Amino acid sequence: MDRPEKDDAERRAQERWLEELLRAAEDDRPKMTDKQARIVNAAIEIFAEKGYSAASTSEIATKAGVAEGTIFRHYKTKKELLFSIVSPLVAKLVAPLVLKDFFKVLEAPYPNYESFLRAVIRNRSDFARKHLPALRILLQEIPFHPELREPYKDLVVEGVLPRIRRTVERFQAEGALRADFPSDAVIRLTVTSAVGFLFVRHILLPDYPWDEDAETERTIDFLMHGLAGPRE
Amino acid sequence: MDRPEKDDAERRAQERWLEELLRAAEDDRPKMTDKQARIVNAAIEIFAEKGYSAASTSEIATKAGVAEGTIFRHYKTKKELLFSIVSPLVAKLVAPLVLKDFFKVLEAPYPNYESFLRAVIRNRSDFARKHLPALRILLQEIPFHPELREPYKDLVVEGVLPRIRRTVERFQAEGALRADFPSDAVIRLTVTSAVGFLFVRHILLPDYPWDEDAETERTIDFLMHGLAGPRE
Amino acid sequence: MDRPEKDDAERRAQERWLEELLRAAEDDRPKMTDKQARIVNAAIEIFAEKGYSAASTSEIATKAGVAEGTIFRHYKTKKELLFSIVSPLVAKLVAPLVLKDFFKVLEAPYPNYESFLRAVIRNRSDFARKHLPALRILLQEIPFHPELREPYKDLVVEGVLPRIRRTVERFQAEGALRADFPSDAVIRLTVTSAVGFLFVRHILLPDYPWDEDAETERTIDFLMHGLAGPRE
Amino acid sequence: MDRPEKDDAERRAQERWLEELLRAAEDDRPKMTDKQARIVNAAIEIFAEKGYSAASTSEIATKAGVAEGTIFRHYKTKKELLFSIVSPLVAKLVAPLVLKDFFKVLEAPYPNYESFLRAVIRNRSDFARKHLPALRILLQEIPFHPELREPYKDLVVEGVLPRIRRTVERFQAEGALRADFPSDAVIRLTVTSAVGFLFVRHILLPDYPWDEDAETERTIDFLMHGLAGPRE
DNA sequence: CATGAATGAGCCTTCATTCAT
DNA sequence: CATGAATGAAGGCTCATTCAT
Repeated sequence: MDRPEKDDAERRAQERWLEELLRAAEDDRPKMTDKQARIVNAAIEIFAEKGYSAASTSEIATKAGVAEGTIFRHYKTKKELLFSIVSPLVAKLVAPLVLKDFFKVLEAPYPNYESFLRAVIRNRSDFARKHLPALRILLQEIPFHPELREPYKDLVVEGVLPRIRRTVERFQAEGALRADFPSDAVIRLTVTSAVGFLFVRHILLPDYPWDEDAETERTIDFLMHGLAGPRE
Repeated sequence: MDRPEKDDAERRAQERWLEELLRAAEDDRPKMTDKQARIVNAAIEIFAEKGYSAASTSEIATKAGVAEGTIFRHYKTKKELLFSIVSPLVAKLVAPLVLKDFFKVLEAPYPNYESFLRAVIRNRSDFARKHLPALRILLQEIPFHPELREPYKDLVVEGVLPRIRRTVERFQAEGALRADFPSDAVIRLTVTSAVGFLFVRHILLPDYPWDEDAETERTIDFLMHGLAGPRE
Repeated sequence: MDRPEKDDAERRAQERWLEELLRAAEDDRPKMTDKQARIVNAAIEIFAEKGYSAASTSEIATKAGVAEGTIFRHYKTKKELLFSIVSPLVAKLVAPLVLKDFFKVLEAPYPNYESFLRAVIRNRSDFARKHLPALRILLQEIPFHPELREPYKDLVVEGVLPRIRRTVERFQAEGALRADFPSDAVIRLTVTSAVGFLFVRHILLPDYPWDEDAETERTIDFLMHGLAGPRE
Repeated sequence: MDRPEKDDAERRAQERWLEELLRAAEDDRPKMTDKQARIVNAAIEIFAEKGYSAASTSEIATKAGVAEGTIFRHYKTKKELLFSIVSPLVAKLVAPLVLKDFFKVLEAPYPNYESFLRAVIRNRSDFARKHLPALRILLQEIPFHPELREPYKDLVVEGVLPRIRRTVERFQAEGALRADFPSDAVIRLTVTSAVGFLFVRHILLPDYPWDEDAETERTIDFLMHGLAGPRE
């Protein structure tokens, strides 16, 4: 892992720029009244704790300190309340993938798959920390609500994936990534390792005494060695 | 990764022995009446499709072609029905970890972390294929039913983990695994990669045209390179 | 309460004869198989404990150590099981009242309302002791099952009551009972005191350390003084 | 039972005062919405008619003209609905017994067990008339719901009974009540006669053409003669 | 806007009863 | 005769949703 100091500086700049970019793609909640905010927070807590189906609007109302009717003044149905929590999250998760500039960093002059990973993992970790309970809900409910996936499916399959595939293949051609794996396998292993880290870090064992930076670096190092090119 | 032919033969023998061992740890369902089997199957289907809470016993009864009361003759509550599907699965998942012989393979003369991984991944993949729908349910419901985790928690944390940790550290000392990672990180990366593969393969994209053996080998190869020692 | 010795002897003979008469009116249970008997006993216990409606045939079957179906082989319905316990009891309770000889004792030459009371109270107390749990059930269920009362209503109102009324009026005319009360009031007070005693003795406070004979005598003494004639 | 006119006047005054006292101990139902009142009335009717266990909430709802859910908005469970009817009644029945002033009347200068009885019987008769259906339910259900008795048991056994016993014994010592009966027997006979009267009057034969005042007087007269002292 | 009483469909569960073995 | 699995109607209760205030 020897890299000249100068490049390092540039890399770091690039990483910062990408993280900025990702952060910018997330706009904050639209304005809500105080009551509405309390409803949403109560809903997040209770959906996360017992699951959407097992949560009752009356319990949410009680925890939010509002009347049951008030919930339905803001959200036509219980499902709409769920979606108001979870859809913007899906949107934000997908958002960076459709940004014009997102993959530009990968087209920069040096081999920087690593920088890219670092930026993405850090940003998603911040993201997870910030939206943890809602992410849990998303994770739980996405299998049961195709409406949450549907709008993004084509976008990802036809828009994002091919672009990633092409980028990976360029790295492989350049010798930065091993060429004996199909690009899909490289993507799978990358995503699995990164998401796996985030899942273990934030969902499975959030209370383990993580040294976050070190663990992030290890994950990247592991990935880079596992995928190091060329190997014929 | 050049290995002499002779060792290879022995490795394969060892792998087959371990797979055998794992398979043996799974005993089959106890005998049920025809009706009971139909109830369980219907329940698996519907729990998997809409989640435990959102599934109704009347729907299960209809799909099973029995009267609703019949369900409750066999299972005192809806929850007991869920557990009858899911607890044996948890048991079977944990079973190999407590087998005396399970880690013995790792104490054999040559560096065989790889063989161990291959045996385990293959076996778990077979397992996933066989119990797919029930595994989906398990995955969905385990966060909401501490009763499912509780009996195994101490066993894993105090019994299994230390043993794995020790084994990994021995590999590190022998130079078979990189020594610059804490053993916990090695374990995390291994498990994440393996489980991540199985999750993508069976749950996330079961319909992708997988070349299972090739992909298993790639996952192992990726892992072994990512974790190759020493690097002290 | 001074009475000549000779009369006393005769009174006692009379009382014994009446008690004999009353006892004879009670024939024992018809023959049952062992299982049937166990069912009936279990039913008595459970009906008494939780009431007919709240008792379940499955609980009865369990307690009786038979299959649920077995109950319905002997009794077409749950209600029939109840009635098999309770109707013969009503019949036995009413039986003495329709005996030709029952009131004959009252037509004997001396004032012997008292002897009559003593015989009846003693006999009913024995009866209560013997059939206590079933009596509890009867008491609880009779308001909800007109079928239990119906067959005896006319008999009592038209057959028994007038006869008692006539007898009481004869005692009043003879000066043995006070004449300033209508006969119905005398009957009410008599029955109330006697039944009240039996109720308190056996149902309300069965565990109080009763001196049964003394208390019986007190009840009779109280009644005789309260109703002593003439006073008009 | 000749008593001077003057004393009579005072006695009547005293009786009226006691009746007033008893009536005061009964506070009225707390305010309810119209719907709630209809639910309670329907419940009283149906519980009385078929017993608590055999009554169904859906039937109650129909008779009350409300949705079934409405019942459970006001009463968490069916049992709570029963208790809302029956517990205040038990409380009111016991209330006079714990009034400081209740037994004071018995300590007045003349022999007035009789006045006391008259006041109590009249008051309880009014009470019975007013709460008849609920009393029927109470009578039916009290054996099956220890929770109804429990709170009052110690109060009565340790607080009320000894006081009554002492009073009765004073009357016996003074020659107003017969001294050849244990005080417990005097109490039992008194209570049995009074309660027996009320039971026959209101529950068993409510449709008999009662001359209530006359019958009350007869009961008292009967009691006073049956218990007249001293008989050493 | 907010409320919360009211709704009634639907849930899990119990139960008396039937019937093939 | 006895069994006990199976039934399905009915029970108590919960819940998302509506609407008059």
